[in-house]
Formats: sequence, C-alpha cells, structure tokens
Amino acid sequence: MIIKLEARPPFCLRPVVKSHGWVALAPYAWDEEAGRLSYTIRLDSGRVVELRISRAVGGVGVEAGEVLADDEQQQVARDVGWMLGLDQEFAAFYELARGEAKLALAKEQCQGRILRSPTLFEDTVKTILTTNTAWSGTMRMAGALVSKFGSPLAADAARHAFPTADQLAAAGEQLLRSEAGLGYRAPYVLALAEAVATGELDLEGLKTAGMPTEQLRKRLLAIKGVGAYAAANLLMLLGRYDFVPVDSWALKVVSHEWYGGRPIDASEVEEAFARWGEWKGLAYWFWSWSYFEEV
DNA sequence: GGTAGACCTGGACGC
DNA sequence: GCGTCCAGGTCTACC
Repeated sequence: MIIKLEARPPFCLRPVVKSHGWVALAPYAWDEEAGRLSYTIRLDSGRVVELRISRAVGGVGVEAGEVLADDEQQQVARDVGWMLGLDQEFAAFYELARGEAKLALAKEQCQGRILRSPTLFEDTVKTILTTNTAWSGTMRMAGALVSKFGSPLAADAARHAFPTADQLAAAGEQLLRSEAGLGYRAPYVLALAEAVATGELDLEGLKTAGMPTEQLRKRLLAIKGVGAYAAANLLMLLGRYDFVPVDSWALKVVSHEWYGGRPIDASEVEEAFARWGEWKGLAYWFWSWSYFEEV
C-alpha cells in the first residue's frame, strides 16, 4: 500500500532528511542509495509499522508494507506531512535570502524544512538527549530508549517504535538510568513523560497553538531539562525561527564568522543574526560557514 | 540578574 | 588495563 502526499513546492526529500542529525536517531533510517527514508511508528490503533518514504511526483510516496485501515492511513498522512513539513511555506525567507551570498542557494537547494518526529513529545525527549553530551551519546541514548522501551515491529521484533509517554512513564527513573544510560537526564525525561501521559501537559497542542513565539518559548522553558538552547531548537521544529539554538558549535562558527575567533556569548550570536528577524534561526541553520570553507 | 559548581557518560589520552 | 581529564547544556544555590 502506497499513500501519496503532495508537498508545497519547492520540495526535495534529501535536503529535508539531511537538514540536521535527527535522521541518525532511532527509529529513523536513511537509505542513501535508494533515496528512501524509513521510520518505525506506533499508530494510535496500537499497530507498529515501518513507513518507507520516497520522492514522488509533487511530493512523496509512503509505503506501509501492509494494508492500513482508513483511520490509520489518515494518521500516516498527517504524521508524515508534519515530519517532512510538506505544507510549510518559505517564500518570504527565500526572498530575503536572495540578497545574501551565504544563503543565495536556499531556494534552489530546497532549504527550509527541518526533519522532525511525528510527536513533539519525541522531539522534546530527543532534544534533551542532545544536551551536555557528544552526538555519539545522543545516538546511544535515543537508540536505547527505542530498543528497550518502544513497541516492537510485528514483522521484525528487533526493530521498535519510539516509546510513548505512557511507556517511558512506566519505565521509571531507575530503568531510564540503567537501561538507557540517560544519567542525570533520566528524571527530566521521566517528569516530561509523566506530565504528557497524565494529560497535565498538552505538548502536541503546541504544534497548532497560535500564541506568540515568546509565550511559546516560556511554555517550553517550563519543562525541566529544557533551557535556552533546547527551547530554541524546539521552536525551530515548530516552525518558529525567532531564536537561534546557541550551543558550543554555534559559539565557535559565529565567532569565527564575525568576531575574529574571540570567545563570545549567546547574545552575540543572536545579535549577529538580528537583521533576519522572524527568520533568524533559519538563516543561522542554513548559513554557509566560512569556518568550514577554510578548514 | 549574574555566576560557580554539580550533574552523567563515553571517549581520548597518558602511564 | 587503569586512572584522569574533557566535552556537552541545564539546574540550583549563592551572591
């Protein structure tokens, strides 16, 4: 069964997949040769299926490997549409980027969309896993959460979906530490899972909340384990680009680009991109850094 | 409001 | 093989 989904042009699958490191985190997988993105998902019906997403005329084709009920097909269309940002609009950003040599190819290269997870819960957990650790650590922790606590794929029990909030809440702090190696992040992830599982926190509602970005940012910062960097990263995934997710890498490349390599702080990174206004985060994300041209 | 130290793990490094 | 050090954001206590 193949579900065809249309994308707002310009759309190219590979740039979305390569937009950041999310594709390297379970349960995502990318087949470079086939140009196919895979994602193991637990549907609301409880069924776990592997979605195989490929470029198709005008958008993407999603193969589920088995026949899905109508409501399951609707969920797949909704979730894949969100994951790839199929309906996102970047015309205003492209217009601004046209006059900037470091972003001149943004439209031509279909830049703008950033790969995300079906749920904001999963993206928030993964963002917490990126903090204060090397990328290898993030991959290890995400992989462990999926393999230890996620529901298995019927056709291949070795593969699992990302665990639901209920599943992580049921795991408890001790198992999150010992089985997933989350360390001090375990209580943060547990508290988040419990808040979402009990309905105390409606994370998914934030996807469509029309509130101002600053208000949305405050809601995200109220989550334990989510600081300035993590909130900005999540805002980017929510399509709000008013803040730059400043991590140590950002401090390095921005310093090299505009501050002569001297130590800088987060406010100087924000200042460097201030002229991009509501597109600040996106300009930062797709900037062609001198640091890499000279290394 | 600003700052220092603790948190946790894996990897790099020196012995 | 073992011990030490370091990288990586956020939180909390303190000033």
